[in-house]
Amino acid sequence: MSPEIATLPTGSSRQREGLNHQAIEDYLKTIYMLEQEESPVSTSRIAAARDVKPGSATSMIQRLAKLKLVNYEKHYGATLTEMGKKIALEVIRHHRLVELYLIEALGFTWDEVHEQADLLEHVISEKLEERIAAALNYPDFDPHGDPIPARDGTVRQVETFPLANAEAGSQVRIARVPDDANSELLRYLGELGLMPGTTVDIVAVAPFEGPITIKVGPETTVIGQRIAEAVLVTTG
Amino acid sequence: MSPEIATLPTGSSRQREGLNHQAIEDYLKTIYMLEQEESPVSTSRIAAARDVKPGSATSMIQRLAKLKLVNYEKHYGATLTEMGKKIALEVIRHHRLVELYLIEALGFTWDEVHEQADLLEHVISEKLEERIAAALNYPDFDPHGDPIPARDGTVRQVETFPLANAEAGSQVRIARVPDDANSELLRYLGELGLMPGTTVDIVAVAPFEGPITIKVGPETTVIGQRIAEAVLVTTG
DNA sequence: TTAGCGTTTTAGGTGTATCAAAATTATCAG
DNA sequence: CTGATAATTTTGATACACCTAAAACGCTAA
Repeated sequence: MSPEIATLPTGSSRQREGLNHQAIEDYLKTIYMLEQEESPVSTSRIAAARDVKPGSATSMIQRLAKLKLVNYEKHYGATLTEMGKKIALEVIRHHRLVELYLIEALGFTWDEVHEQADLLEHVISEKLEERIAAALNYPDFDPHGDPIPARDGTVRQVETFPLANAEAGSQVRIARVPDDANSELLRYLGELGLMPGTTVDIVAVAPFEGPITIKVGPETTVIGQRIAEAVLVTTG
Repeated sequence: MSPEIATLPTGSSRQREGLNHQAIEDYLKTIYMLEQEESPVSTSRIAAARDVKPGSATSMIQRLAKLKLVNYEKHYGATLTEMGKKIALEVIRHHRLVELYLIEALGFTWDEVHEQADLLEHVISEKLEERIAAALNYPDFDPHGDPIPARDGTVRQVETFPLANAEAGSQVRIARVPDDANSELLRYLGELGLMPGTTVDIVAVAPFEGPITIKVGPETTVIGQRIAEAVLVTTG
């Protein structure tokens, strides 16, 4: 009954008629994310990311394979097909546009938007997506610094590295912070002023993965390793 | 696994954790609407409204009864319990706020919003609801003239009657138009200027349920019975 | 070459739907 | 008022999507 999902040219009518493709979209999104780190993606990585048991992941992967949304080889792993990637990127686009919209238009803070966006991303029509994008003046990045995939599936990739790897004496610009982090962390980063676009001076880097001393504007702060790993920066 | 739905004081965490209570919410909303016309609500009316087979409606009603969301007597009908009504009104509140928001904030037209709102209504958190309501300055009515239930469950009822019943020579004000109508009808009404708040002079009423001649501003139009039945008005 | 571990399969549970048959209630003609 | 017939409602069997638990399988590395 659902094979049409794989044959839709635009993906535009996927959610019509109460069809519930949430699970499929969530898996595709997960696989896309995991492929960025390592491809192909194993059953257990998917299961861990989605917080389900491996058996559930296996059967969903098989379903996705039947729908031609992933390429799948037993005991090896899965990769998205073009169609699967297209849907994943559409969902991610929705997610990031919504996050930005909630902040810009509705006064949310950046630690509040992730969960709500996870729900909304599946029920945004093409038209609503367009209106939101227009209201935001067609943004390229979401509030966490994550690129918003374009309609045509292109994603602006920015060369980044963890703040933890920055060299003492250098200057870096915050590029991305984790968007699915617990709100605590994001609020903390916000207090420190560590949001995408901010320029930071690396004052000192303690050896053996010790804390890093940075200067943000006039303020000097020391941050721990875990945070320094999570925050991605670019040179300059 | 779901009985908590019946014990939540506010209903606020219903949609957390990917719990999908869409179907339940849709049935409750449907039953609420149908109860406005006639209570109790029969299986077949629910089935027809939700476009499912009577058997499906029966089993869902039984489930809702077990959850204490409806009172149910076999072969007789169903009515919402307090808890069921509360959830129904919350969903309706979401729906109508979203419809208005899509029009006011995102440039939708009133014939485009119903379907999108049907999807969004289930995934609006309390916080988002509040922000949307605030952005709209806590409105009382949606663009179709339907009252937006207050947080506490109160609904402003307006005394209305079908335009079809208006007397020739009288003056009426449009109160409500169908929000789930096909878009055609709404666009047509929009062209005629027949939107909530508009004052209309009843010029002539043809007998035997014939067409009605009305004056909207400077324009005189003749509308058919079907439309005149669907548009609700108030005196003056 | 086999032990261990990740993966797949199998069996079973819940939510939501269908269909067909059985049960119940409503209606109407005599 | 009664019984035949019609309409509605409920039940029971099935199906599919998603999940878990546990058993079976197969890859790989010591």
